[in-house]
Amino acid sequence: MNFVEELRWRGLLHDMIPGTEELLSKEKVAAYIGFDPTAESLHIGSMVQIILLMHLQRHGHTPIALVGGATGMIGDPSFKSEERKMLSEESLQKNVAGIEGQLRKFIDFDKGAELVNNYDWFKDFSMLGFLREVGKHISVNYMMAKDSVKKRLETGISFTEFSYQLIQGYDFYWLWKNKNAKLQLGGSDQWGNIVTGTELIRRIAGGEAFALTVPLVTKADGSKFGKTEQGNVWLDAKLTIPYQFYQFWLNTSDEDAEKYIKIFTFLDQATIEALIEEHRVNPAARNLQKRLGQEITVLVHGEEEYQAAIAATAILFGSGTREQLEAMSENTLLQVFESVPRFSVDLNLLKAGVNILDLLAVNTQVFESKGDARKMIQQNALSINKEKYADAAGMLTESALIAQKYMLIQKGKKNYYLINFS
RNA sequence: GGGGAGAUAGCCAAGUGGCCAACGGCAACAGACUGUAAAUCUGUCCUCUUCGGAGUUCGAAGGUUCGAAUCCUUCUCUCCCCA
Repeated sequence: MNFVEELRWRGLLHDMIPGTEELLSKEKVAAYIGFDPTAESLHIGSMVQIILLMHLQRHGHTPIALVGGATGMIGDPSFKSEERKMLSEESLQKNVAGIEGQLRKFIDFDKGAELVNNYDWFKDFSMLGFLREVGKHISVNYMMAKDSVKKRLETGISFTEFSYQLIQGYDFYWLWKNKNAKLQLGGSDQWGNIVTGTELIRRIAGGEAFALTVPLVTKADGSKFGKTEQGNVWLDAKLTIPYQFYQFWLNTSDEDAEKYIKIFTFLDQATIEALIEEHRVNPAARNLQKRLGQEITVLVHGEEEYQAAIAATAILFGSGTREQLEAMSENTLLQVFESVPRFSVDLNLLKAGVNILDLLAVNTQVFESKGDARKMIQQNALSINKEKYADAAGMLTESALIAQKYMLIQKGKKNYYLINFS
């Protein structure tokens, strides 16, 4: 099975320039994807792009990962309804460094693969030079006709953002010329920018280049993929702890799980089909979600963190009781809850007896305010140490402690917090 | 340049002097049911609260009034028609 066939059955193929498949089947190709340094870490939306490069490498082609140190200074207007805020150069540098570090975890840059930053070839490119060498080849009419900027032509777009596709187009030209990159990959929203690049390559050098895009990952219920109540799901363990990361995948709907297991894992077709079949017979077991969570958590955070995440899951969502919590050693307890958000509170506060509302809304931020806490408690949404707690006027003392120093707070069914008294 | 319509909470949207912290819908959060799912039902949903209330809202600033989302003045912005 070749690269394109692989993408096709996995549902990772959206569009290609004619000839792309032939090119990939007859030679080993260097192909690139750009990553925007909009944050210090990539999130699971970018995971699709990373996996694409990994597939590419597995099929013997050469991946080039580009971090947009230059393009990040401009801001991609594609399908955005508003002008973007410019990032400071300082945070941009931090973001570039963060993203480069993450990419190294997934792609083996020793085997001919490259990690580049377009700032390197733009930093000494003069404005006049750019206008004469690049701008002259592409007409404004051509640039305005793109779907990706159409909306913005009505509501307003700065010259800076409008020039974005030209900058990205030049990246492609530069990599084509200097790194022999004949193909650019990207999300379907990048089609317009990529094609500006192939056009530029043809007009400047009479060369031929290709494009391949992957579909946007969607959810069956129409809401945005990759978001939870807590916000984005990041690849950085400090921003989204592995337990929450695993939980995100475990919570995917049946319909989405069938789609995601093909996109986000490297399991072969027979294995995946068997898993889907099994899941359809017994959806309640959620083996599909569990396997999906396992594969991608191991890929992103490693086996150890995955084990910790399922251990925590088993305790938190299994038939855990206060007795079981009490029976755990402090070490086990800490390991299990390593990945649960935690707060530290002075033990003396508890010794003196503390009001439940104060503890959860003032001394810690489990709830936003005392009013919020009271309402939640009245709605029966609070558990302490796996036991429902319904008294909004209640006082807590040392008797509520586990292992003499911990208290496990549960807001609703899924939100856990550990308070550490010392 | 002339004429008209409009701006209400995260979004859509009702409200034209007191009964308005503002109908309804969506989204969100919680409860029940379940599989940590979907669908359904129930509750919450400006902020704080000792749950009695208190404070700040209806594009902005002034004004009228005992009382203004609602009336008047000026300003800002959006849309439509004509030129």
